[in-house]
Amino acid sequence: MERYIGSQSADIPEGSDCAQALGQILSRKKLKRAVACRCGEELLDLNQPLPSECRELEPIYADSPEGLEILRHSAGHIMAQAVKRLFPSARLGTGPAIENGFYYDFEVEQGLTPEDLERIEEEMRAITSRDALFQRFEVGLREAQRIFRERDEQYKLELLEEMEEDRVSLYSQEDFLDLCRGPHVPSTGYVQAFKLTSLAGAYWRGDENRPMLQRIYGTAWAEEKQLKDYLRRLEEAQRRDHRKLGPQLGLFDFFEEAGAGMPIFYPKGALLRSILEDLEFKEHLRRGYEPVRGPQLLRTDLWKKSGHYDNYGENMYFTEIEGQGFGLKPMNCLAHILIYKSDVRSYRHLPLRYFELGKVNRHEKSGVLHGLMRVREFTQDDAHIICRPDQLQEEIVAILRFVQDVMHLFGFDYAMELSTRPEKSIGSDQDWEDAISALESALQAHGLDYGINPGDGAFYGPKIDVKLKDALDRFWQCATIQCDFTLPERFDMTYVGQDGERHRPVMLHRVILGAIERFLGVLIEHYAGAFPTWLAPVQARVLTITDDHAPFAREVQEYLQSYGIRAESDLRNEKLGQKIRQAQMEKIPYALVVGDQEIRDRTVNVRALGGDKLGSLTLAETLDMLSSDCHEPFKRGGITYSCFD
RNA sequence: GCCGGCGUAGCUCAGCGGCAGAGCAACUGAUUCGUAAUCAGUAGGCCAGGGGUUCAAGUCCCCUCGCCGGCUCCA
Repeated sequence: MERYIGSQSADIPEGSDCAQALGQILSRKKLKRAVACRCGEELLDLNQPLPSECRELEPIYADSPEGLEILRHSAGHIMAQAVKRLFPSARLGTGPAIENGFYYDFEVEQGLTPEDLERIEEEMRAITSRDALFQRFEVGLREAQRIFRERDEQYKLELLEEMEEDRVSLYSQEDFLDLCRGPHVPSTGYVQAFKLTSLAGAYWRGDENRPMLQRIYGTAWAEEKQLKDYLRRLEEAQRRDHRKLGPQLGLFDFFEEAGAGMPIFYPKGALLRSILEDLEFKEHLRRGYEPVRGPQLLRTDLWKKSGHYDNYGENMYFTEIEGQGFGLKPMNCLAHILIYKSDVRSYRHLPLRYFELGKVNRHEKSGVLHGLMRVREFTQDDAHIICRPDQLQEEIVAILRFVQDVMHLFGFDYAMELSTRPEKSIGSDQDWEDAISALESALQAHGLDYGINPGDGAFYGPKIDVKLKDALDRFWQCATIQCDFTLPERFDMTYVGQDGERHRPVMLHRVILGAIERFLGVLIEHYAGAFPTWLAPVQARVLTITDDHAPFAREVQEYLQSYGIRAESDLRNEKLGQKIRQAQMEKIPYALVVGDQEIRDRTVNVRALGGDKLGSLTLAETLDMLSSDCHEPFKRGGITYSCFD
């Protein structure tokens, strides 16, 4: 029968399996790299008979995204087999492929220890070296239930109970059997480049009310080299870890005495934040925002009125002052609403854009704290835009543009997500619909791609989240734009329209960097601590060769400082090599070396971070170079900040 | 919050029932040196905190705090 493999036709007899079919066209070598094949939408095992209706098929290679997923899924099965061998009473949970690897969840009576991972990995190597076949069976649902009941696999039984198909597929290799949709690689020998990476607890089906199983994570790749590359990438990520670099570079640290999730900023870290905050302040003024300030503590009654008490109360800190309840703000909106309501507003006044670098406190569960990325006290570059419904879209578009300008400044790529109504929420269905469509049409007007995150909105309205991608392709949520029809309602916010009647405004909650703390953490990892010159807490350090050069070094330092450059001097009685090394380790953008020759010529010898030697420059030239370096990122447009203002 | 692991000098780590150690950093002195570590000396510890077992506890057990990897939740 004639069928197509890619663009080539071949006569493939009825009853051939996929491998035989592909073998008609592919070289031996290529066939060996295939792990499965695709027929239409369906992915099939290589040793599965080719369905007679299948006219076109194509091979799936191990190094393709789909091929890797299959390989990793198979690695998960091999791991499960190894665990069952070593711990026969272990029960199976689920074990899918994930980004870069796989995991499998188990219920193991005696518990697993990190040492067990080595034994399991060893057992896996034994399994892969036997190169046993992955075999597919289809059985009736009843039969499947009987099989897993016999094996006392209660979690598999639970999965089966929810299935609606009458037949399900099972896969086995050697004595191991699993409920599985497939496909799998032909045999266990296909899985060679793998490594078990970690051990963790995970709730059965992600539900914190269900039992906690033990999850083993692993990584698997088509080739050893890719595995090595991946492990190197992990090391690189570790090298950039802001929790390590922060204290090392004197930016911030956490103290057990001060409490979990409460960062303390050292002078250089506070300086770095101040630069970001200064940029934000100026940029917001330029875009028509007005600065405002609210208190940290507001009366509990107000939080009840806003709905925060009922919907967000478990994340809030409450206290009592002279018999009156107060809540520490987890968001900045309430004061902004009071400011709006302090006067009669007309349609001519809108939009009003209130901006505040607002410090908020949220009670995060202890287990989720993570360096600066997840803390209990943080500062938002927050704003509330109160506008007429007809202004909504334009305002959202302006915010998206603002986000875009800022992301370009730092060189971040980003992805957008639209989050819809969560279970715990306030407001009418109509309001939610209107809000969602406003956000959606703004995204579309801006020509942006976006994903949908169902049920992930704020309790008062839907939102657009901006997830930025750092230098290691990891995503972080920073900016968010939330559309809110319900708080204006609750607080009876109004404006007088052209018609003299009172109307209801819409409120947008939005942040650009999000939390300054988190953004700083992302920046540290993005730049690996080597900040661009405009952000670097110390931009240049003057290094002397002997004590005789100290007076000139001081002169250079003072000259640069007088023009706003953050310069310092290393006048210690140390060898130049030592001073260079230290300046490099502290990731100072420029080392300015002064010796006899430079004093004679009134120059400095410039060495950039990383080792590039820029030769001798006069003081004026040095200033020029530093200044243009500082301004470089702003040439991309959008943001007009100058660090020398 | 839950599961598992960890906490020894400022940092990186050794010690795993029997006298608390090393390297780097710090300090003092010598050295005055040209692009990633000059040499010598000195000091530094309630072994996270509390309780227990033991003749004896960084070491074994329990509780608390904090950190790490996940889960659940989020900027």
